[in-house]
Amino acid sequence: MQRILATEAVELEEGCRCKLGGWLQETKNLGGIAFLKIRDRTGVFQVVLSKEEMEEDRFEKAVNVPRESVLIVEGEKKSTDQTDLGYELHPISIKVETEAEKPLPLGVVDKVDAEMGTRFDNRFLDLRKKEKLLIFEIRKNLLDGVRDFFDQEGFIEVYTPKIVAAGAEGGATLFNVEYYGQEAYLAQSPQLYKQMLMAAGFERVFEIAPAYRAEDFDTIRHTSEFLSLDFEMSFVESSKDIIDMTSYMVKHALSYVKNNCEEELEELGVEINIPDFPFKKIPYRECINILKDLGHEWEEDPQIGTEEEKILGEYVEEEFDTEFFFITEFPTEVKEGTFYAKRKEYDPSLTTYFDLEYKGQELVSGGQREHRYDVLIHQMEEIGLEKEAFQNYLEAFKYGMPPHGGIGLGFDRFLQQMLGLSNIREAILFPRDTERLEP
RNA sequence: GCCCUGGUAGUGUAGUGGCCCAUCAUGUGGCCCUGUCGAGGCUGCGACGCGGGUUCAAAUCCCGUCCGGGGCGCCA
Repeated sequence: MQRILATEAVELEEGCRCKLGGWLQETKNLGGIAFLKIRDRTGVFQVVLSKEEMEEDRFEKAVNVPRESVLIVEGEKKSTDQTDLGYELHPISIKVETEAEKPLPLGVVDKVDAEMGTRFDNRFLDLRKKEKLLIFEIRKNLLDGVRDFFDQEGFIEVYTPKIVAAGAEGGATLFNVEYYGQEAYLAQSPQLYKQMLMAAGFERVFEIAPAYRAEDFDTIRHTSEFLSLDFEMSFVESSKDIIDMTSYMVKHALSYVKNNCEEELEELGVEINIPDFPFKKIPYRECINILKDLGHEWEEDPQIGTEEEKILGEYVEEEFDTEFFFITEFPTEVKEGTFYAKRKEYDPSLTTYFDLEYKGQELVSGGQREHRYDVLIHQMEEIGLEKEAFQNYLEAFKYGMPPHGGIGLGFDRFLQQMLGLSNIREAILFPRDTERLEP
């Protein structure tokens, strides 16, 4: 007989014989009668053990199986209004597939919470909790929503190397890799490759792949390995084209999740607000002025840091009733390391670069790239970058490069903000940070 | 890298120099209980991160170290 899921058994007729399997969540032993609560991916079903219906030694054996053991139960389905799923199983056979050791390093349905360290040390057990599964079901849908959007817009999905010879952005630290005796790094961004694909004439590409940053981050919004969502598009007239595309993408992805995950969102108690198009845009220098008007003070030069982001996020939410806004026209000096950023024609002290803020936190960074070879070289020289390290990349600008631009979005952070998760690690199965390399 | 905070049974905690061979809950073992779903009742088990130091006396104070959590820088 084929094993079916807890929710599938709901559809079966009364008295029907069926086979279900799962993890023994808990046993309620009342003496003459006992109940096994068994959990699978879809829900928790109940098996009734009664001394009236079975021999004492079988009863004792079943009742003494440790929590979280895997059981396969064959039995008759009987309707009852005393369980959530509306039925229970009267067993004909109970097979203990694997017995769980005692004690559990982490209780799956314990009445006491565990700390994050304990939970992530025993992540496979932690993930047995229903709400954890929900997060990753929603994550899957968010990915689907993004891909659905890019499909409609004629983007092709690409995958660029994660073992690379040079870094993309100044500042971010690289992980070293020994590559057949050569010095190599884990990619911190697909940036340079996306641009080369613009030179290749692909015109619209997107990539969803891990990125690695060896920074000494220890915050609730950083991990050393994260999923980066990037797109790049050619023949843009200005950064507005990229801002619009980003806005549509975010809006589409959120709507997709909202429409496809109603139950999951409700179980998690999350409501997704779909932003109106166009998103609010505030130039960087205006942000500074707004902060000043709000009475914010800086010890040194005015800049937008974590605290400022939060204040601006609250301000925009109150004034314009939206969780999203772009900070546009990043000053050239702020984007100093981003040598490939295109500057405003009318004011070279400003770039075409922008950030998208979601609930007071940076989600996206992007802009129009400088596509003219000589200007790009000039901008590299300004910050003292060695051209030699980027020779391969620079070649792509010599033989016909269209005007182009794109963005990078922190996918895990997107999910974190969307669901209001307290820590980005909750949005990742096995997060990597400055201390954690296992599991 | 800097700052703050913490490390006590499997898990989560109480305990600020002697009332502590350490509290409570959860878990776990045993017994009782025929409709539980935070079941209930009785009873047992189980811990001071590591290394130094101060003191008559250290879970408690000091130093070092390792490991968590949070903030900042930075960033997605």
